[in-house]
Amino acid sequence: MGRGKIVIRRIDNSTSRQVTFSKRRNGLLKKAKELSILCDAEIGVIIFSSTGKLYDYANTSVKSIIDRYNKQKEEQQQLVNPASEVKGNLIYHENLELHKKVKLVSQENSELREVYGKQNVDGANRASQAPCTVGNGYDSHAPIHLQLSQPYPHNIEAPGKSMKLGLQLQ
Amino acid sequence: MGRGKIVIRRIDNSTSRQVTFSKRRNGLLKKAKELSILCDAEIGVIIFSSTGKLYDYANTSVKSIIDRYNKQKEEQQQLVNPASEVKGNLIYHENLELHKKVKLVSQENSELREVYGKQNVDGANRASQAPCTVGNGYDSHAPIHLQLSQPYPHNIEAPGKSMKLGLQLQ
DNA sequence: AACTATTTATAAGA
DNA sequence: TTCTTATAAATAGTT
Repeated sequence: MGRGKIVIRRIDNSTSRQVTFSKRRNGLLKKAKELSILCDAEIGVIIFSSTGKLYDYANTSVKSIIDRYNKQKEEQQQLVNPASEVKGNLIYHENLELHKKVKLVSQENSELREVYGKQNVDGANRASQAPCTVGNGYDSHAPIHLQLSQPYPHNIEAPGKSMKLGLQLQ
Repeated sequence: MGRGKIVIRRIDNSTSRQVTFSKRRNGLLKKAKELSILCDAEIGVIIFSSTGKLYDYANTSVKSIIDRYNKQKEEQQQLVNPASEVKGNLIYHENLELHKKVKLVSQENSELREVYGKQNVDGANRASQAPCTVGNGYDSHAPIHLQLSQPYPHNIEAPGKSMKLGLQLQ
């Protein structure tokens, strides 16, 4: 839509790519807004420019639509993988509730290694550097391990998955 | 862009709202695709129709763009809240690493209450219904508590925040 | 689902 | 960058 027709391929010229990005980004966000109003839809748009800058739009909030998206996907996943052997069982239902919270989780140890260099953060090599304590017994060189108050029923679901659990600082 | 000009407000007629939704949704997704190709951008679009149906587009993947969005937001958050009193301290840096993982977490107990009704999931009222065990000692009526192998240095950061920690099923 | 009269978006130029 | 405008593209109302 312009003085000439264009083909949809990456614009080589950096300047005109930037100009086109600015124009079309505005156009896309306007269209998203119109659609959400006209048709009473919840819409989110996330854009990262080629330089890494973030632009977004959501008629509600990006957080809200991401949460709704994840919820929807989890429900779809349940339909695809219904674990039919134990379907209808209370334990199965509870497992679904628990597995709604399953997410990839972070790696304290590897991040600690980045902060402290190559030292062994499993605690074996802590003498090589004075441990940092902050008066309540916390040792910044030792990883924090978690202990469950009871075993998790892993024999029902596939092992190797991680789960996200609440943990309040006190 | 059509036989007549329209004003951008919710379309009352359900049928024509649905028709417009279908047309404009296709238009929006096409525009998103074109923009991502022309300008080498990473783009994600999430749409929920008024009936709750999900439509999405991403040139990479929706998961990937959500992860990138969250990462970007976390970095912005750190810039806004630099905890300047202890800046430069090793422990401060470690806290940043840990707090990158801080997220709102889920409430096992309230969800368990939904599954099992109003019974006390703290374990006090477990006799009112036979607990479900699955052969390894897991009691589905009792919440799972977590115990840290060492105290968390909460005196540095604000209490009341929750943190997400890795937990592998074994 | 198609069809088109119009409106809207935008490519190129200033 | 912002504005202009010729033209391409999207789409509102119709069939």
